[in-house]
Amino acid sequence: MTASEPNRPQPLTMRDVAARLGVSTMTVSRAIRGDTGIAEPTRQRVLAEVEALGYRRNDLARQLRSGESHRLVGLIVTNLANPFYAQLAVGAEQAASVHGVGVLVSSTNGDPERERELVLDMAARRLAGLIIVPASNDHRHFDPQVLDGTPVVLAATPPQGIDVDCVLVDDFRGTYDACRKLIGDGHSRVGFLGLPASTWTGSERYRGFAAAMDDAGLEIDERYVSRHRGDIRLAEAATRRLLDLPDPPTAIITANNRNTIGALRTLTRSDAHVALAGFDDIEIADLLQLPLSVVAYDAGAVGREAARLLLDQIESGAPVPGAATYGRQRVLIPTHIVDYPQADYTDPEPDAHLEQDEP
Amino acid sequence: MTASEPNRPQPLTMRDVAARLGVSTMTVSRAIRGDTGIAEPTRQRVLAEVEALGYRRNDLARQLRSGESHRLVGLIVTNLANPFYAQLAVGAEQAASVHGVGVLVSSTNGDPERERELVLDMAARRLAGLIIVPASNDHRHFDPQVLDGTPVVLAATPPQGIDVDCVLVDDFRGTYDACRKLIGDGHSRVGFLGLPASTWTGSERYRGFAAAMDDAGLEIDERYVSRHRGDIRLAEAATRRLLDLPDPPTAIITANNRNTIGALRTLTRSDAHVALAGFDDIEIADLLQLPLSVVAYDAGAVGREAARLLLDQIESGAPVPGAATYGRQRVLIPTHIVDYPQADYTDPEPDAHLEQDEP
DNA sequence: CTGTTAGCGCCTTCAT
DNA sequence: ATGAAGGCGCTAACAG
Repeated sequence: MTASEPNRPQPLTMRDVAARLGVSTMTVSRAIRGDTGIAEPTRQRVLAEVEALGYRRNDLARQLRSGESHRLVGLIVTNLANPFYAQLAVGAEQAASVHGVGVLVSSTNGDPERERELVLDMAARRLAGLIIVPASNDHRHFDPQVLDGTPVVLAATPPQGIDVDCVLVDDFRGTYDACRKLIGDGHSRVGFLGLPASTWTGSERYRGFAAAMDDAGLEIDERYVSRHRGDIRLAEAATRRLLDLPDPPTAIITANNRNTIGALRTLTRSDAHVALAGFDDIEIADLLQLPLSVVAYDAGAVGREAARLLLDQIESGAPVPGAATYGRQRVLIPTHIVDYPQADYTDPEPDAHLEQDEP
Repeated sequence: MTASEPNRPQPLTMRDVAARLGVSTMTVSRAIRGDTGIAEPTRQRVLAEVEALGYRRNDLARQLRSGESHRLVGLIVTNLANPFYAQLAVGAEQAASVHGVGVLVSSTNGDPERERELVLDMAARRLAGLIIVPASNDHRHFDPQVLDGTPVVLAATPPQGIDVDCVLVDDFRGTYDACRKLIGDGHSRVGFLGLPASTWTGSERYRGFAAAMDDAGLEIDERYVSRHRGDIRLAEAATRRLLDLPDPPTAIITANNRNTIGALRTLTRSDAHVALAGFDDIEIADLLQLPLSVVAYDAGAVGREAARLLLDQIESGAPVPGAATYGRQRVLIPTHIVDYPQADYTDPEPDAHLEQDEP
């Protein structure tokens, strides 16, 4: 017995409550669970005492005994600070909270090794399931069979080599429509700031771009195409290189919001007149100096649908692939083009802004 | 009796592992925990078998027996889709993950009732601690004494009526400096789009504004001051009303990023020449049509520091107020003004960004 | 070094 | 309608 231990307030147990009422712990348990087979007056007495004492049932013990898993799912994304993932997380959290399920969020910073650790750790914690936006195209470590049967749903990328549900954005259609729009506006020299071809979004979004060019009978100039991980700095530099070509493109399509911002940085600083269309909406796109078209979609819905698929599995007893295979689900979130024409501002003399410091 | 049911992959237990090696569960337990007092060859044998079987320890049972809390902390914010909270969450998550602690994130949408439910639920789940950005100024339901001793750290708002640590942003200094800057630029008719006076940030940010005006010998025109919850639409309308005054302000200060965006929407659509300074940085402020000054600070640091304070308490045995009162900690995150002079990018001059941490 | 005993807090089962 | 016994999976505390 260490005497100098600061009094860590002993969580009350059912025994404490039961003792104070002179009943058994079972009576308390039944009252709290709302179980049948307990007299109403008794239940009231118990609940009153629980309230008075501020007692709360220990979920750990309950779940251990009743064999339930945690009412907790994991969400693994590359970077929660990216608005897309933040919205996805909000959607997942809302859908889960309706079922009393919490969401444990972790960012991998795109590191597959960290992703692997996180997945294993979450499985060891006996989470009820995982929603994963994969950082790489190696999905073997997501296989529920190696995760004690922990159900898994992928988002933004379809499973490769494993058999799980997923929620996808209509990547192909998004860039296809964006490119069609630019072509419709008269552009034929269209650049593309893409993502690594090894990723699903990288290849699909490129495919949409290429298909639209092809359907319009236009050639893709390979000098206009660059691929790199979504990173503002890299996109700035890539855009710079496009502008420095002897015959630069007259329009650019970007494959995600990081690339869009990078392109905007370079374009805003140059006086080139290049049309821009980008995947992912941007909250204040209507306030930019340059007109912008975006491939918009409901990012929250990606999270909501993923949570829904996961909870369906969890509540139906998480049938593991190989046992009862229903065929996996695949939900597609549609995209649509939004134009921010930069038309609201009707100031005839842009220089006027510079005078604002002197009233 | 090796009942390997093909239907439901029942999670393996230590007994299964122990049985296959002909040892006791204690030996397995010691091997897994890295406990001393076990022969190295034995440990290797055990670990090899664990690996071969894909066994994972049940954390629920371990925590129940060892009395440890979850390696899990809760983070309660009003809206994770707000970039400020997203960055805060990333900071908290990074700091926690270093200690092997996960973060359970929940949004309240500013609803105090939901906040209350969430807090009680998280305490019942026996989380190791809570980081809370309060939705209201009623903090009674955060008192660790009514949460079974669950440690609590507040962020962005100091505790009221309870005795817990907190991490604050230098709200007063931020708006003070912003206002000084506008005054230094020659403005004397300064408007203020504030937050409800009942909130800490609402009153402090107003106080900074008022102090700067006062120090400069300027009067505050009450017609120029509005207060409402941070909401883009409300801020748009409030800005409209300011512009419609017979003698509108020549500069406006906004109290958070929602208000800043609302003001920008209205200002961008008007041809009024009103200077704008706003609390919270905005990622693409350099790409806007209008010049903007912001009160910037390291939002990630708010989360990191909050996690640090919380983990300190958790690992030191969470002394609860009333027992051993050390005096609570209060960490202040500094602010600094960043000017986005509206893209005249012929002369990039990045000295304002010196304090920003960027990979 | 390894095994035995006991019990964390709760809930399932069966008795009364 | 209530209570007594037992165990979920794991690990302190003590054997040997």
